[in-house]
Amino acid sequence: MVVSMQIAPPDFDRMFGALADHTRRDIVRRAIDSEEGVAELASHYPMSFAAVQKHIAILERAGLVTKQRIGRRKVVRTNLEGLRVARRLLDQYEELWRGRIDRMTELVTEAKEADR
Amino acid sequence: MVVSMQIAPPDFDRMFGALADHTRRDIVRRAIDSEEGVAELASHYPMSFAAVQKHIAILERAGLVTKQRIGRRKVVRTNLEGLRVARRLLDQYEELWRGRIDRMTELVTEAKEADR
DNA sequence: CATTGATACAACCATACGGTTGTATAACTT
DNA sequence: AAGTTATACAACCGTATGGTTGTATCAATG
Repeated sequence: MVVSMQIAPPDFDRMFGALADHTRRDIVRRAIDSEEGVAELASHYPMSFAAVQKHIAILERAGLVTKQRIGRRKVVRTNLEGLRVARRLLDQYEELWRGRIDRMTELVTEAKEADR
Repeated sequence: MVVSMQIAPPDFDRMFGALADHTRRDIVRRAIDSEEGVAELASHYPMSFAAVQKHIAILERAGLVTKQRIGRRKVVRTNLEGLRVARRLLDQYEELWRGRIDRMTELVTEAKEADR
């Protein structure tokens, strides 16, 4: 029996890699407000069932969707938390940028003050 | 001479693909508050100059960094707007999620017999 | 203008990726 | 228990990717 459950650290290579494909992004978008199984999802795309299944597996490994068995289907749902993890990294970069501006401003201010 | 300048529509495949590599993400992070040339950037990574140069070219094509010639160097700078474009897509997904919740609430509130 | 320094680019190699078809497993239906 | 439906997985194929080395361009300097 499982005693401790480790939360995997975010794998950004997998996350962004999973998002770097139009079909997979569309699956993420659809799975936000649908409760479709793998075959139903597959019906939307001009490729084989197996291909879509692989895309879903990639999204699942990236933590962007989850699958839940319901009867003989497996319903695919977008994992909001996964999306947030990816977004937060981009937020952090923008935050770093803001910090850079602040530091530049600070330098200018210090220079001005030192100049009096 | 160029008369009209088209802004390229965001290529999310390229954007997320570019972000799906640890070295490239690190270059983006560094280039936020450094003014390093290609060779200087390359010195931080355990790979050849040419390899880093290719990474930077990929980031540039994805719109995530820009290069500016300064003397004999080319200074690499992170393109904030590129980061924002990527982030906005993730924001949109989260927005869709919010809409889903709203719609669910609406259904419950209006006590409709909808089945989908 | 020849040399040095910084960047670019081409050719090549191994592995990963996106697609295919075919076969196997799991769960309902009769 | 047999048949049907939904999903999973393996093997294969062509192309893209991430790395290498080598050569070419371009700008500053003696």
